[in-house]
Amino acid sequence: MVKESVRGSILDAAERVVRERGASHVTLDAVAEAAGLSKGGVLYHFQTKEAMLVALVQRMVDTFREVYADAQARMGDDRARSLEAFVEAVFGMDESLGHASCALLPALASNPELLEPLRGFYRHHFAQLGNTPVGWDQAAVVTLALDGMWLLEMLGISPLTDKDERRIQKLLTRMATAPIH
Amino acid sequence: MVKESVRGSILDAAERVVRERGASHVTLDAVAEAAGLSKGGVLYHFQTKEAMLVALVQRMVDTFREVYADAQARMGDDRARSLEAFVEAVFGMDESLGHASCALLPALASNPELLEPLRGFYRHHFAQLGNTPVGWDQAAVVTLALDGMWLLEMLGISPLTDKDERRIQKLLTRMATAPIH
DNA sequence: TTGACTGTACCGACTGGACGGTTTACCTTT
DNA sequence: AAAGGTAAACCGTCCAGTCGGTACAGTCAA
Repeated sequence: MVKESVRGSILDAAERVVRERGASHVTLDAVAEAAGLSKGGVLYHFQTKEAMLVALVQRMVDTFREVYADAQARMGDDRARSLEAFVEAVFGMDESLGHASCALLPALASNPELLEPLRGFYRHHFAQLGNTPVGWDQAAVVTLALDGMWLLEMLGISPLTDKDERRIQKLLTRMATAPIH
Repeated sequence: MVKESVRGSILDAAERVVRERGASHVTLDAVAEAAGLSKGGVLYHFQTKEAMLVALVQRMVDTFREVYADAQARMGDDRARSLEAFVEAVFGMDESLGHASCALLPALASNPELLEPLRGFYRHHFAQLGNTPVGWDQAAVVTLALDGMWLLEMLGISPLTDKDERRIQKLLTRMATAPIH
């Protein structure tokens, strides 16, 4: 049936384990059980545990890239509005990002090098911040605020309510659109 | 002689291990070796490994609280300038915070509940954001941007140079002082 | 002052369990 | 029957925590 989504469903299971039991419980056995497989089954699809974690991080980055690209398309692919699109993308992912991003935790715990795809993304993103109509500094602050929100949520230490987030989104969108002066 | 700084030096050693070898290498043996003790010696001062990690997180939070309090004092303990003090405190810790904050990583890896002291800090901080002269939204954005910067650095995925950070500090200080409009 | 006793600090061998990875055997489909 | 996929037993390693022991400083009664 859904044939080659076995890998995907294993990754889903891994995310579930992180969320429900913490990064340190992401063992092959636990993931296998959550995926309705045996450890052997999981290792058939990913040669090593590390390969699984790599795929998890990569999928997260890819997913966000897609959402971001969609948002940019909705803005008419106007380069000047790409920061605006970035804001919309982050808030758009919200839950799914919050869920997906826990992918980082086991990777971080076992080997920080696995975050390389993410590092690449940020390098690229920050390098383009000068092309916005709001100046590099302001664009950087907008980006960092989004990251802060996202990371606090990921670490489970965010005290923000949904209403708080909506207020913040409004201000960030404004800051992504025009210089504040 | 140096009395009760043995515990402190063990925590220092733990931080060194995180920075130099990664969160997953923070084992009792590794910490003991870095501290010039045996595992038994470490466990004499901290009954369990978890207790050690708790102390590590607690010390980080306490240290930041102090730096923050100092900055506030320099602003004449003016409540209206506490956000400004917050900005200064974060940039002031910079390296030492960057170092200290890696305390979070092993805690996060082994048991997210250990981040409770940090959660408490944020709850309190965000609850006071209304008292600034710049409005809750703007104060929240400033705080989140600082968090973003700090967390990206902690995770080792920050692409920011020192010069970048100084530019950002300037803007954040401005945003912490007066409404942007 | 000396010997018995106590508390503090630390060491290092050991244990028991968890976990990553291997191997092998067992199904299904085709 | 061959290939794709899954299960389960097993192995070796790593690691937190235990435990018996050592060294040494202080206390105090005889």
